[in-house]
Amino acid sequence: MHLNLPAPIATRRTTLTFEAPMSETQDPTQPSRAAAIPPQYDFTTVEPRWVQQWQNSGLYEYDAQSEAAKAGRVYSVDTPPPYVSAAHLHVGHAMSYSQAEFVVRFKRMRGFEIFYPMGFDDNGLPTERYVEQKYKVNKGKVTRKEFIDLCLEETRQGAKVYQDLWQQLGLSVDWRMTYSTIQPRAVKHAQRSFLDLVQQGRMERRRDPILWCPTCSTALAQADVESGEEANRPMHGVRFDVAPETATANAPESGTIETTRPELVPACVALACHPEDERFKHFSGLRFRVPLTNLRFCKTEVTSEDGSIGSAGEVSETEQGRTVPLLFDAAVDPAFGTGLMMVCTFGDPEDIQKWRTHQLDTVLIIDAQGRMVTPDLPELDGKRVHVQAKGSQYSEARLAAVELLRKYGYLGDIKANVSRASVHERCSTPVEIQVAPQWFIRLLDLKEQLLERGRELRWFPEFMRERYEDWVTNLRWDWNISRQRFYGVPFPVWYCDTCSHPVYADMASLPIDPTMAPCPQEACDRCGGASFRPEPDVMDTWMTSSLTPLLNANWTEWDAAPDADAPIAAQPRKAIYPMGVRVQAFEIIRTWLFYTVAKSHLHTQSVPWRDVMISGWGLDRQGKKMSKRAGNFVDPAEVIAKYSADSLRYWAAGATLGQDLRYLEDDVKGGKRLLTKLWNSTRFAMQQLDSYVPGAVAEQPTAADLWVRSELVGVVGAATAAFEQYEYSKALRAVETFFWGTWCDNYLEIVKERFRPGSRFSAGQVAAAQRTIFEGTHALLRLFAPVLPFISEELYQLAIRPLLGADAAPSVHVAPWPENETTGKVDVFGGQRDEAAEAQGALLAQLVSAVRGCKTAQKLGGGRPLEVIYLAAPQERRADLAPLEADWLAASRAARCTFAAVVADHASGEPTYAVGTTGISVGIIAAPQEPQPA
RNA sequence: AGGCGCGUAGCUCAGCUGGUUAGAGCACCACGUUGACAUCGUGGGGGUCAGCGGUUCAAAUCCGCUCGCGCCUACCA
Repeated sequence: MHLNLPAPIATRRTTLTFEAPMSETQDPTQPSRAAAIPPQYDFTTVEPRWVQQWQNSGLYEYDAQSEAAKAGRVYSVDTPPPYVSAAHLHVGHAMSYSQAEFVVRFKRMRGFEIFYPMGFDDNGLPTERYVEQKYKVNKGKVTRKEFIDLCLEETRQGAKVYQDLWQQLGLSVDWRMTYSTIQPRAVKHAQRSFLDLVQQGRMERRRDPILWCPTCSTALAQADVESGEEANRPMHGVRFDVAPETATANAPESGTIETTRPELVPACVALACHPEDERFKHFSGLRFRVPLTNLRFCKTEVTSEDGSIGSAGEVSETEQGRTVPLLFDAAVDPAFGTGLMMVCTFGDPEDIQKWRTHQLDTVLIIDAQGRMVTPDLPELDGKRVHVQAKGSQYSEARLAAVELLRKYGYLGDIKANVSRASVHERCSTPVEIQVAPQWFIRLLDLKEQLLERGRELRWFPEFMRERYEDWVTNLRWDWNISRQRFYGVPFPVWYCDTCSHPVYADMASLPIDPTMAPCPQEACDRCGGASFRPEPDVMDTWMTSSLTPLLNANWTEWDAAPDADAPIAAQPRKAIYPMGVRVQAFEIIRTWLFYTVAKSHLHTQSVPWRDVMISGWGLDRQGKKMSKRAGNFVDPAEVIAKYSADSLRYWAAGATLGQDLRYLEDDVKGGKRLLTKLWNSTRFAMQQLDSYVPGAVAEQPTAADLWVRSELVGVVGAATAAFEQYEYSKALRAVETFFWGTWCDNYLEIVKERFRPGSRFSAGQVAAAQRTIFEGTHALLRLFAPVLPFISEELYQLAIRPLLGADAAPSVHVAPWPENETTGKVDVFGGQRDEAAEAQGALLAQLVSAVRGCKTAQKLGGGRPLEVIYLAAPQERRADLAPLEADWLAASRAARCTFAAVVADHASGEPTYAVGTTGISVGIIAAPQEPQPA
C-alpha cells in the first residue's frame, strides 16, 4: 500500500525509528496480528515511554530546511510563558495549553512545519512578589544581588516543574527553543526595543503624574491596575471659606465640597464647578482658603527630667492659609455631591486632567511609601495612607485628617458611600498618583492604528475582539515602562550627573547592565560633564513579554552575520514572523496581547500573528475560578497519574473555545472510558485482519460497508472544518459520536457475523469488511491523535504501521491528516459521500435497533440467536429492505426473516417494535436455547 | 452605568445561519455476560429550552424588555 506522505515530513522524519513498543510481549507461537495488542491498555507505562521516544527522536523539532518550511508552510505558535510560581499550577493551566496543542497537532498532520516553543516568564514584578512572599523578604532587607539570585533560583525550579508536567501532558513542544524572559537573549530584545523606540522618538522621559503602588514602591501602567472590591468609602463634607480679600457683596462666605479622601484636603489646588451651575453663579472670581493650611508647627527642644533632650512643640494658627482659585469646568458633574469639587494633586485621573487644563500648582503630600508628608500637621505627618488604623477599617491618615478637620471646625456631614478604588492587581493596594521622571512609550496617539491592527487579526472566537477594542478605545495613559524594582531588564541608559542628560548604550553592546558597565561616553553631549550615573529602574515585565513573537524569531539577529555556533534557539528565524497563532486566555488581552500588537506595530509595521485563539478558564465544580488561594485547586499531575494524560486532555477538549470549563472528575473518567473503548475496538479490528492482504480478493461491499465508509468521509470533513476554525471540541465530538455510535455500536456489531466460521458471506464481502475495518481504524486513530496523542500513537504503532509497509509514517503524529490540505479532498474511501448508502444505513441501524428492542422486551441477551424475524412493511418500502437483509440478519443473529401483514399475528403475541417512523414493524421468535455443555 | 458571555434533563454541556417528536455524557431504572469491551452492551424514564412580549405558516434558535450568574470597561470629586 502506498501512503501519500506529505513531502515536508519525508525529508527527515521518515528516517526516525521507534523501537517496536510491544515486541517483547508478543507470543511467537501466536503470530496473529491481534496478539500484538495486549488485552489491557496500561497508560502508566505507555505514556512515559512515548514521552521519551518522541523526545529522543526529535519528532517535534522545528526544521527550517524541510520542504514545507521552504515552501512557506510554517505554522508557528506563540504560547504564554507562565510565571515560575509553579506551585500554582492547576488543571486550568493544563486545559488551556492542551486546547492550543490540539490545533498544533492537527496542523502538523496537515503537513505544516511546526514551530512550537515554550517560554517561561521569570522576569519582573510577578516573580518578585512571589519570591518576597515565599522567602518573607522585601527589597529593603536584601541586596539587589541577593534578591536577584533568589529570583533566578526560583525560576530554575519552576521551569523544571513546568517542563515535566507539559511533557507528561504530551505537549509537542520543541524544547530546544525554550526561552525565558530574563535570559540574555530576552534582555537584549527588550533593550533593543527600547533603543529602537528612542530612535523613533516614541520613547520619552517625562516627569509626569504616574500611577503608583505604595506597597510595591513602584510606578505602574494602566494595565496593572484593576477595580478593587466595593466598599463603604464615606463621603465627607468639608467647608472651604472664601478668602476675604476676594469676597464680594453678594458672594457667600464659604462653599462645601464632598470627598472620600479628606486626607488630601491639604493637597487641594483648586475648587471646581460646572460653568452653568446656577448655585455657583456668584462664586466667579473667588478664591478659597484651604482648610488646615493656616496651621504651623513650631518645634522646640526640651530637656526632660533624666537630662535627655527631646523635641516638643505646638501648632499655632496663622492669619491665612493657602488659597486656591475656583474653576469652571464642564467636566464637573453638577449632580455629584454638592456640585462643588476639590481638585488636589493628586486623587485620581480627573485631578490630573484639571491640573493640566488649568495649569494648577502641585502640592504633593504622600511619599513613595504612602506616608503623609505634612510637617505643619504633626497629627497627620508620617501617617500611612494605606494602613488601617487599629480598630478601624479606615486608614491612619484618613482618621487623623477627619479629626483635624473636625477640631478646627471644617468638617460637615459624613455620609455612607459605596464605591471601589483602583488597586494594583498584584497586591490589591489602592494606587496613588505620584510625580516622578519615568520612561513612557507614547501610545495615545496610535489608538486608531492599533484598532486597525486588531481588525487585521483573525479572532477565535470572534467576540473576543471586542475586549481588545474596548481596552484600546479607553486607553488614558501612555505606557509607563519604568519600575522602581530590582528584578527585571535594566534600561541601557546613564545620566549626566551635572545636567541629567541621558546617554544610551550602543546597540552592539546589548545586553548590558548600566549598573555594572561603564558609560560608553566620556563627556556629556549637552554640558560636557564627565561623570554619569546609571538608570536604577528596571523595565515593566510586559516590555519583554510583548516581544515574544520577535524573540522567537530572534529579531535582534535578523541583520547579523550568520553564526553557526549560536545555540539553535538564538538563531535568526525571520520566516516564522508574523507567527501563525497567539494562544492565551481572555484576561490578558489588555496586557500581553495589546502590548504585543503595539510592539509589532512599532517595530515591524505589522501584526505579530495572523490568528488569535482565546481560551477560557478552568473552574472548580461550583464554577469558581481555580486558584491556590481559594483552595479549590486540582493538581494536573495527580489527575494524569490516576487517569492518564489522554483522559485529562479529553476533559480539556470538552470546552467550547473561549468558554470556561468546570473540572469534573467524571468527565475525566469519560476520557478513560473512551481510551478503553478505542483500545478494545482496535484489538477487535486486528483480530479480523490476520488473513488480510489488501487487494488480494476483489471486494464486494455490503450496504453496511458503503454506509459506514460514507459516514466516515463525512466525519473527516466535519472534523477538519472544525479544527480549521479552532473548534477542537466540535471536531472531537464529531469523531467520538461516529466512533462510539456508528462504528462500535453498529458497524462492528454488524460485521462480526461476517467473520464467523461458516457465515453466509462471500470471500469478497469478507474482504470488503476487512478493508473497511482497517482503513476505518487507521482514519479514526488519526482523527483522535490531536486530542489523544498517546493511545493513538501506541495503537498506530501496534496495529496500523506494520500493515502499511515501509512507506508508512513513522508516527501517527506526522501521518497525513485524512483530508488533504492542498486539494481539500478527503483521503479515505474515495473521499465521496454516498447519500443513498447513508439513507440505507440509517434504515439498517433502525432495523437493528428494533430487533434489539424486541430482545430486551423478551429479556433475551443481545447475542441470542433468532429463528425468525417477522416484518410488516408497506409494499413500497419492501424494495428498500432487500439489500439490507444480509447485514440485518447478521447483526440480529437471525436465521431468516419473512414478511407478514401484521407482525403480532405471527409472533405469538410477543411485543412488536416499530422501526422509527418508517411504517415498518418487526417481531421476533428466538431460537431454542442450546443445551449447555456439561 | 455601558459592553460581552452565559442561563436547555438531577449534574456538566451540545444545538442557536429558524423547519420532523429538543440531543450527548454522567447519574437513575430495567434487562443482558457462550470470544473486542461489565472500565461493557441493550432498552427506558426524565426538559412549559430563565421569564414576558413581538416577528413568522413555523422560534431553544431572530427582535425588544425583565430577572439571575460571570467577566470586561467606566465611574469612584
